Parts: sequence; structure tokens; C-alpha cells
Amino acid sequence: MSEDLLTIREMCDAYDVTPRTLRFYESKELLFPIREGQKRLFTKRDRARLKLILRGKRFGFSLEEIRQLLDLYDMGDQQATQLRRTFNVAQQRLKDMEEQRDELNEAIDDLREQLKWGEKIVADFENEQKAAQ
Amino acid sequence: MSEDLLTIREMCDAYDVTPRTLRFYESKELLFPIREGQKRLFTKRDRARLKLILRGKRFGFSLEEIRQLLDLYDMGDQQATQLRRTFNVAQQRLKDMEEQRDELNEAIDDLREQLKWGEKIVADFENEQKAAQ
DNA sequence: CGTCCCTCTTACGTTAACGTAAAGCAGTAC
DNA sequence: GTACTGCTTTACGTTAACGTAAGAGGGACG
Repeated sequence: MSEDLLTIREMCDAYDVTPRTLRFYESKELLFPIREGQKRLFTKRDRARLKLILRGKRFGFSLEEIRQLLDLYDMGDQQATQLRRTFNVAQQRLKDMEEQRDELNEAIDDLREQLKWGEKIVADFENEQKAAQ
Repeated sequence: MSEDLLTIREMCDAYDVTPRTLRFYESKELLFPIREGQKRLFTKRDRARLKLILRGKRFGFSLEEIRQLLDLYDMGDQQATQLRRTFNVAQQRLKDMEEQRDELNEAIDDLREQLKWGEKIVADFENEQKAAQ
């Protein structure tokens, strides 16, 4: 309880990010550390938000999308409507990700097919060279 | 045979790219259209290369990687070593793509899990919101 | 007192793959 | 002749998420 506030370095060590990243997130209004003189001190709230930010990034949300989602939480007056909107955004993201995965799978299959031929060509060629000796 | 050469617009229409893109590819030495006065005329070779470029992009190769592959291809089948190197690059790319797909699948599973608990996630959000304040 | 060490602000740099605007020539239609 | 189209070159702009360097303030240590 005594250490409720973290310095920028402690935050970096705790969440494996750089100082630049934290300052950048602050500039983008994703975090709101308090000040002690010039120095930033990150609160429990900042830590919770950073966790959500990093999770959001794993899901492929952009920082701007994440900010909007965090803002929605914070506003929280018409909870139901806004949570539904949050929900929809997340579902859309899921769809996008699945689409992306499907495209990737197609490309993988195609490339595999190419490599099947490629291997044959390379092998043929190497055999020819052997034979030519 | 009479229409062996395409203008830039014909190329654009045929392959669904912009003039800027074709000029850009030329500047990056991916294409080598001939000139009739000032105007570019794209040969059969350019069309073949463009097809490979677009396919390469689908596979997630960067333009620079594509250029190197095309160069190796052009150098001819002089040396099996080069074919082998081309082959290896492609195989590496396949590995990368499969890795990327796996990560994507993990994220998809995670996100799906979050969404699955419809009511629960709402509670989570509200809790995190509290914490975030 | 000097020298680290951490932090701060400011602000330009990075990367890929083009987009877009400005200004001009060439040929063709009217 | 002039308007219109299509092509050209040159060159700055765009986007995301920070990286990185410069210069300075302040506290702690020895």
C-alpha cells in the first residue's frame, strides 16, 4: 500500500516497455500519470489501463481504437449501450482477424504448392549437374 | 501479336494497379518498360514480372525481397546455388507465415474466449473500469 | 564539490508503399 | 486554335508507433 505509485522505470520494468512508450501513451491520452515536481508517477489506474492497452495490442487493436474503448469505459453513463458498442467493436475485430487468418492460410497453401514444384526443379537441376560430371 | 505492348493505363486496367504503382515499381527496378518517346510501353516480360510481384505481395514478401528473387530468377539457371538460395528464402517466408498464423490463431482464441463470456466480460470491464479510476 | 544517475522536454528520424499535387508536353477532337 | 485527354517528371505528404539525440534540472553519493 505504501508503494501505490510507480516511477517510470518501475513501470518499464514491470510491463516491459520503454520510457518513450509510456510518455507516448500519455501524449495520446491513454495514460494519466500524476506529477511529483517534474517526475511522473503512475497510479493503480494507469497500471490497469496499461494492461488493457497491451492486451488490446495483442488483439491487433490500434492505439486509437484502444483509446476510444478506454474512453467508453470511463464515460460509462449509459452503460448498456456503450458496452454493446464495445462488444460490437470487439466482434468486428474478431471477424477481421479471422478473415486475415483465412487469407494467410490461402497464401500459405499457395506458397506450399509453389515450393513443391520448386523443390522438384532444384532437385532436377542438381541431378543434371551431377550427371554432367 | 500486334498488341504485344501495353500502355500504362492498359496495364492498370489489366492488373488493377495505379500508374503511380507501376512507375514506383520501375523506379525500384522491378519493372523495365521500354519507351516510345516519353511514354512507357510494358512488354510481355513486364507483365510476367508484375504477376510475380503481385503474387509475392500476396505471400507477404516485401518489394525488396521480391526484387532479389526476380533478380536471381533472371540471372538464369547458371547455378544451382542460386536456385537453392531462392528456395531457402521462400521456405523461410513460409515458416514466418505459419508462425504469424499461429500467433493470430492464439489471439483469435483469446478474443473468442473473452467474447464467449458475454455477461462475464461486462463485469470484467466494469471491474477494470473501477480499478482504472 | 564533482560526478553519476534518473528524469524531463523538444523535436527530428524511421519504415513501406505508394498518394497526391503541380506543371508541362503530345496528340486528337471539334 | 483551343479544349480535352493522357502521359510525363519532380517532389513533398501520409500513417503508426515509437526511436533517438540534444540539452538541462535535480538529487544522492563519496
